[in-house]
Amino acid sequence: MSVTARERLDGKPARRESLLAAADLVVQRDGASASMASIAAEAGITKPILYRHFGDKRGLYAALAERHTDRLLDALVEALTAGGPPRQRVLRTIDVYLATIEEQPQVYRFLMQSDDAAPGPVRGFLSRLQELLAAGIVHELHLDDHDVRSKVWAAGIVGMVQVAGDMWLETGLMPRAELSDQLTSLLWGAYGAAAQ
Amino acid sequence: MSVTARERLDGKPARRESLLAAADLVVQRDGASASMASIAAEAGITKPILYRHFGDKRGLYAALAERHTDRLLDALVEALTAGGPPRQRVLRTIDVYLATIEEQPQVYRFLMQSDDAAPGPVRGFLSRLQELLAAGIVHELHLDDHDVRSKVWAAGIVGMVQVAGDMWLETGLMPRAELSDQLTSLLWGAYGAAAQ
DNA sequence: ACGGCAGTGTTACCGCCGGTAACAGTCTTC
DNA sequence: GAAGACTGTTACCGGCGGTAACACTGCCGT
Repeated sequence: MSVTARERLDGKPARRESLLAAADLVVQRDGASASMASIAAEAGITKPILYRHFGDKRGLYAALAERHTDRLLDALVEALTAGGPPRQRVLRTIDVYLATIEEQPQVYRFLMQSDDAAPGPVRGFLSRLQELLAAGIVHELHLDDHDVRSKVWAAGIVGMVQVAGDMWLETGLMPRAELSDQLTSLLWGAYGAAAQ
Repeated sequence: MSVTARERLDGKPARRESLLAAADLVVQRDGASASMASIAAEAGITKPILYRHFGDKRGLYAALAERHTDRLLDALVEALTAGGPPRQRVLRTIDVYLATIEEQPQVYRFLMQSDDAAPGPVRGFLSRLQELLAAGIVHELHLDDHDVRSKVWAAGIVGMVQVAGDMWLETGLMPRAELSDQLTSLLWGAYGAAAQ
């Protein structure tokens, strides 16, 4: 059992990384509908090798998504847990998110699209973000672990920022800083206050 | 020019309706990955007829989505514009949305998935909902037509309810009425208040 | 009565995709 | 030097979206 199924499936890490790099390139060029053959060609190999490394297309896309997801989640956690009053921390975190999707919109769209492409251990970006945020809220507000509010709030906040970010990417209505501010205000009840 | 391209593309309305009904059936059975051939088989015809009526797969899916979207948007507008204080109207609207996705989760998933499948005149469900809500906000709060807040708020609110609804559908954490209430509270600043 | 002709339907095909079987070279190991 | 693991290839499969080309049917003007 020294050679696990996982090791056999993954192959040497360096190789795997180079394949993922090629896949990344093609996905950013052709969008999320990039074909396995084109990815293999970009990597200078042929399809069966790709399949030996990642099992199937979902496996490859999941591995690809995991890299970016990890990076983005790390950045968000850092922004959220750094110092300052709550509202400032939330504002900063939203801004980090928006800055990321602004810099790499293709990557971001790919993450969203392949969100439900991984039914197994590696779940989608949104789900992971929700869980992380829910745990953070429980910790920060000293809620009970089973308080449903943490999950509702996490989902609501994630959705709010995500869809607003989508709209912003497409329309470019305003500077990023302003959107961050608006969203933070909205979360702090700006709509309710305006509507009474 | 008496026979427009649109009329030729659509064919007789009754026929079109029966095809859409068959497509609806198959999509609800096989999910959004239903093939054109299986839809044609369900309708008792063959593929080329389907293509003559809807152009391509995106056209068919867009037509299918439009029906459900229209119905749901009507229900939401009605809930939002009926009487009562603002917070009660928002609560009621969120509840109508959640009730709909609870009753027909497959339809709802289909709408979300095929949201960006229609680049032309018929846009996605989320976009239409955002626009509708933005217009409603402008009207209700007497904002300027170009006040960006209406769009940010609309996108944020739509995203908040959508993603939270997603999470709720998958986990079934709580009764619908409670989720509606929690989301309304969140929109009225519950998180900000709890975090100070 | 009959030749066009529009509409409705079919069969049979194309190219592309995800995925795989089967085979070929190479490098280590006993 | 043979056995076997590893790395790579070619050539295929079934299914998909989409289309060309052909058949049938009923109507219409002459």
